[in-house]
Amino acid sequence: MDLSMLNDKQREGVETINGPVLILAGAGSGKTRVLTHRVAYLIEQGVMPYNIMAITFTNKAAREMRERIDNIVGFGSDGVWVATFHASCVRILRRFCENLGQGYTSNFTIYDTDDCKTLMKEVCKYLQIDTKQFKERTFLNVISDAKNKLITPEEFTNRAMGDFNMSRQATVYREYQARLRQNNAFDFDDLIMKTVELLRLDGDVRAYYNDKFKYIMVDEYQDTNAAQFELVRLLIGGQQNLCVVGDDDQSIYKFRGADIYNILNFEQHFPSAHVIKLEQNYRSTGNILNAANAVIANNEGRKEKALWTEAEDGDKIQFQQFDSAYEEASYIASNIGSVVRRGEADYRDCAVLYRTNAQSRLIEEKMIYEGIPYKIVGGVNFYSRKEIKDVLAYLKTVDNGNDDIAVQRIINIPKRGIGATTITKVSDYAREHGLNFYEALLHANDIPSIGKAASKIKGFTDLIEKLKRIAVEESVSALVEEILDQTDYVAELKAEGTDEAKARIENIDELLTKAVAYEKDAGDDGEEPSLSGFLEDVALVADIDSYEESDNYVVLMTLHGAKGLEFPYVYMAGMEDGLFPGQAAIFDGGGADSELEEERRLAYVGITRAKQHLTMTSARMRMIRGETQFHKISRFVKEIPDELVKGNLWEPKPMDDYSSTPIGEYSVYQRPTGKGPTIATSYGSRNESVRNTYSSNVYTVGSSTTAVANKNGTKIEKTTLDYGIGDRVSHIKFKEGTVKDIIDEGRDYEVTVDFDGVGIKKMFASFAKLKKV
DNA sequence: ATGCCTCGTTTTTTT
DNA sequence: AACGAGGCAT
Repeated sequence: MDLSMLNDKQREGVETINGPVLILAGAGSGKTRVLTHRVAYLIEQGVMPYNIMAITFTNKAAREMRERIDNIVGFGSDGVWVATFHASCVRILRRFCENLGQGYTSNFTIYDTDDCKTLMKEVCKYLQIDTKQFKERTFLNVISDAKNKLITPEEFTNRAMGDFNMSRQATVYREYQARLRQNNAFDFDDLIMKTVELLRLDGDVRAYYNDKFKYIMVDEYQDTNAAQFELVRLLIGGQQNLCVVGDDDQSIYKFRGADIYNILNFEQHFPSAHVIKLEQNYRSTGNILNAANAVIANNEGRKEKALWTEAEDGDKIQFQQFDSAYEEASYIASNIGSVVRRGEADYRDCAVLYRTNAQSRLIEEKMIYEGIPYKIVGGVNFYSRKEIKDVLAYLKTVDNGNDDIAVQRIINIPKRGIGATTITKVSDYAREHGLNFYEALLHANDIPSIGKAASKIKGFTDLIEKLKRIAVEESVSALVEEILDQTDYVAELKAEGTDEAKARIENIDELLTKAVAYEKDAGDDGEEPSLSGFLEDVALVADIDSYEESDNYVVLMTLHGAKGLEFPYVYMAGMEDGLFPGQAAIFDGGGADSELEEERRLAYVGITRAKQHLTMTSARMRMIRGETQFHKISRFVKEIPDELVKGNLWEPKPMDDYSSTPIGEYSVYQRPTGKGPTIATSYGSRNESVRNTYSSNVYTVGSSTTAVANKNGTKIEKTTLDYGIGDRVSHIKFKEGTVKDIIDEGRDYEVTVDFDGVGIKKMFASFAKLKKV
């Protein structure tokens, strides 16, 4: 096999196939390349493809890895087990979960976060826990944490001895787990924990997989948690042909239980481990790489390494601070527009990265305004939308009648006149008679005092029974269509006629498309498509999985979402102390393994996504959760050496000098109470007058005004526009034109302008900055 | 049982 | 700002 395109270290990673190997792969150092070549090399060395396992973090990564292996090997890579942790566990559990001896059957359901919350609500109600005092979310976090550390309800109970609070949590954990089992359901964390339990419990199953997986590779190892570590340890068995690849500087999932010590202490776990460092970066220009190195150097808890590149310095990092998040978004959109217009790049070459999903809104608005094709990755997961969950709940009910959560979700969708009272009666009956909820529904006639609700329930169960018959004979997509038909779901939405209803119909169509695609894919893989299979696919998708780099659009996503990707042009928006790093991280302080260090790693991930051009932006003022906040430039920007940056970082920053009160070391500025001063100043090159009247919450730039509701919710008077219909105005981008119409939108004016040689444009006065000429 | 309205809350990030 | 939960009226 030709390994000449690899550097020495990469080749070492490929050729060191026996025993434990830790590859510390810096950003852009070609780790995927090493992994894929390693698989190909193993096959070439005579290892059977089905003896090889590669575990990735996302489905997208798995898909890519398989494709790339295919490209190198040509054929035969089908047998290689490439999957995410969760998908691997599902596969194992589908086959062997009955061996757990806990009543699970192979058609189990996977609960997403919403389902878990619903279940937890029931648990709290049953245990008479006041959810105002003790939040469901808190319990779920505690349980998730325990599961990630492989702490069972029993052990949790033991550890809680004497501690009142922990004892309560233990009770909740026990009840929650019991109900999951009754519902034949696993939550995300269970998938890992129960697989570990299975492998520990059943020596035959363990031996089977030990024999099967002679070589295991784990990608993104820095993001594994204790349970995942144990899973890998059990799977590899005594042979220890384990190769893990990761970068401690890119560990950004601590909040999800990732244990950075898995990678930091790998050599303790496997004393014979062979450690290989990949430090040559092939992705970014010198300036970008040096910026990344400078930022991450501020972290204490890390393995020292020095990324280097043979690439040219390239452009400096562009930094720009704006008065408001609106201007920031405008700049990014118009900058991308001009880069593409100049022919320097395609839309697909650009990515806008931000800390929080909420930031995508404004940027999206400006993308639309500039006519730039874009796609938002992340945010509300497709499969957690109401309409999708409704349809899926029908499917789950048909597939696994034990799933009480699913049954209860749809029992009154569409409205069948079955309310809370009836549901409670049925639940009680089910509990008393040791039935699950659906079985109790089938006995509705025997339930006392249920009255005329019984006939309504019969209507529902008849429908489900009918659907079950259809499920046996027909395909998944046909079943979905039947459900939609029988429930008038789409018909009702059509009748609504709102934009929202239209979007919901589109989502349902999308679900149908996915069902058809599933049937086709399963067929291609030589598997029998099944309802359980479809539901499993659906439960384990991440939003990033839908991202397709071949389509020509700008991507908008969180910094977390961007891990593992690269773009010629990267825009990091919202570089502000208080947003990135977030307030919690700032208050947490610093030091090894602090939240601040995790945020810094996130910054490192963001910077190292950029191949040629990196632009960072920040806003002095931004609305967060309905509140106006004033932020300083992010410390992460300031950690980049001056000589690597160009922009307005060191120009006067009048907004920072306002008579505002810093809270301790914290950088969000609190507005002074009472009458604040009105400050007029000019800055930068634009020489616009900026007035900021704190007392009235009105922020003014030039002639236009964005009125912000004050604390009492009353609207604030807008400044009047200095132009009217028929006036000639000028616009920064479209030059001169004539005002055709002005509509008072309440908060703002929508102005229609016929621009000379451009045509009619509608725009909001506060954004357009029209000047009378 | 259903629908409307007010109140309160908000993990930043997601397999 | 936006959404959900819970209360209250129909």
